[in-house]
Amino acid sequence: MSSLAEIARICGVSVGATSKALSGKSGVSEATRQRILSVAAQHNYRPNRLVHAIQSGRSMTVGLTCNDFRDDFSGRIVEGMIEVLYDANYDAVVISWDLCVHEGEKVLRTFAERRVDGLLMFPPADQPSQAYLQELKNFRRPIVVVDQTFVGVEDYDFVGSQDFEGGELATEHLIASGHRKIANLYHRKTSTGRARLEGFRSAMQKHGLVVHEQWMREIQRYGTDEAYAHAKALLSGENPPSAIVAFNDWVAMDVLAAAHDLGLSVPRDVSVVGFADLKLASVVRPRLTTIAQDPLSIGRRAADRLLQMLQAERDASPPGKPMADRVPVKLVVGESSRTIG
Amino acid sequence: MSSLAEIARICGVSVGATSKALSGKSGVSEATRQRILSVAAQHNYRPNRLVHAIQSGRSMTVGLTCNDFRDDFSGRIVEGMIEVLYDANYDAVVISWDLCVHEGEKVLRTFAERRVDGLLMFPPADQPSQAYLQELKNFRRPIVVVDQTFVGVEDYDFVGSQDFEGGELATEHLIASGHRKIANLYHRKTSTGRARLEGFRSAMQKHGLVVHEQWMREIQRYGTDEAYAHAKALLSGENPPSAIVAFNDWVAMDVLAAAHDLGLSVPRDVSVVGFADLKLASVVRPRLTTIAQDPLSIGRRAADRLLQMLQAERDASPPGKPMADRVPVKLVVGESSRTIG
DNA sequence: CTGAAAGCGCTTACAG
DNA sequence: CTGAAAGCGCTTACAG
Repeated sequence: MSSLAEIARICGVSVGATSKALSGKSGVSEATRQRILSVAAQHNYRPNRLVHAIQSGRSMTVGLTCNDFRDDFSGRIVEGMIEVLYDANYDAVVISWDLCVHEGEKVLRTFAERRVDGLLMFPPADQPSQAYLQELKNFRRPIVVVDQTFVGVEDYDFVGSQDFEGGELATEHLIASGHRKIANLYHRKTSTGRARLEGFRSAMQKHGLVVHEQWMREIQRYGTDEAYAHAKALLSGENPPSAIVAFNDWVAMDVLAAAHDLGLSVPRDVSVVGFADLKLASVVRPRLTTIAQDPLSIGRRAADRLLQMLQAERDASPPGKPMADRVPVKLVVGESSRTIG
Repeated sequence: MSSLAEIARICGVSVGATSKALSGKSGVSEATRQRILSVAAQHNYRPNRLVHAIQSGRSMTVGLTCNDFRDDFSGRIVEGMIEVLYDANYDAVVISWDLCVHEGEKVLRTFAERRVDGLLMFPPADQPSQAYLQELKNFRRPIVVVDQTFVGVEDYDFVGSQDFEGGELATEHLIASGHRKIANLYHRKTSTGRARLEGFRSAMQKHGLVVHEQWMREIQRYGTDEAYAHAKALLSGENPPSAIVAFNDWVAMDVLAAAHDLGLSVPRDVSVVGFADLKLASVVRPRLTTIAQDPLSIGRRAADRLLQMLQAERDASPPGKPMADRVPVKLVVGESSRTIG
């Protein structure tokens, strides 16, 4: 890769002049500028942005930690982020897969050493270690936590979904459809799961319905066949529920599978509501009734927020209080739920 | 962020000595080293790797262009890449979403300016522009193309799947199950789609079966409801096929949906084979019969290959010919296909 | 063992 | 208009 010095040498001028010419600054004659520009183009010159990063103290780079791209949900979030960052000339993002490498704090250290200007953080799958949280404290750059929170990051800005409201919405849809015997396959290990569960309880209480504990099934190990087993147990039990609120669309898929494998039909024998509105929700039959999240907006808002914080730093304005931004959700009625008697 | 100079000043030694102490080089007394180490730890010192990148001419960074993370397939590929890169101390990856920004060549320019050491490239969704291909030529750093190829990148190393063999495998499974009337929902806009189609034709010919053109349906606009419409037309036509080979699992899902919406049952009325073995393949009912790809291996091998090329560069060994590495696929028999009369 | 100096590739005041 | 010099944060020969 040719350097400024080479271009300067070829043109027979100083590096200073070459620098000015290429960056469009004044102080060079038009003739020299043209000569320099043409030589630079010929030699395919590309300025080294790492130098600029060192000089300005701004790497124009944002760290991004993801736990997993298991479906289109996280993908759409990242898409929204990149879009906004790109427009702000943060076109490059240093990404790292902390779940994959199981070395969260080492990853954070790497970010610090790469001098990323800020961090967009999908929480790790498990509760992070003390070392991780400590490293996070030491990071001292703007951080926006995305999608989920976890113990130890309450002091950071957050962008996610209205999980509580979504939990309510799902439940109220079923109640409004005449359901009383409503089960819940919930997940307490994530903040999203807890909020949705709260929403469920709130809606039940609001309508004077009793939450039957035998229909409340906790998914302890998400991603295993546990949800499927719970669903099967619920549906083949003595007193089966007429509807099931699922932690998310994948769990709802497990319910569909369990019903199918038991020879039951959805929504005739049981209604199901998911959460997320993944691509598969509208592709599967019956189409899922689900609480649609807006991952693109989540990603955009998270990136916007980070850029705001970076701007505030530059303006030396006092840091505002960390705020939680929860993007609205909405009910999408599919074919997996129905009105009953 | 505290600098080497600050640490040096605090310790009352030169920056040179401080540098040696922190990087574990010899030439400092043990006492001074300990003092420097402790001060650095206290002040949470992190070396600026951008400087190292400039000095060494190696940014220890790899560019990654993705078109989309629509499902777990690309996600798993990236997971495999990151894993291998991380182990080689390429722990950070500059990522860019060229589809999202619609400015492919600008993205490549950014990569050049950031001095990425190499490029892992998921091809863009559409055939790239001349400008893009030109910028790619100018890039002059190792490149590995992943998953798909496209016109203009034949000169690069490639890692993908045995798509041709997969197409054969899918078709032969159906033939072996007694099917003769086999339709194909194919996609010619991607290299993977073309190879799978070739595999289909090869298998049909090998078994002396005629390819009925009325059962050959091209998906022109992938991601729309076109595949669904094709499937519906095929299944409700005069002379419906007894089996359908789908371009991939998503298209197979569209076939399931079309069959369902027509009141048909899979596999009783029609058999379906997908391609990819996405997470959803085993979650949906009927479980998909599909050709399983190995995205984790694709990612790992692509990264391995890139690292090899970077190593070869350092060794100044002559560049080998670009090679295509196709990871084996295998048939996964689910419930969406059955043996007939 | 320790420090001063050159250099990586650039930009930006400051002289001529 | 043009060049020489300082500086960003570091490493690495080279002197003392």
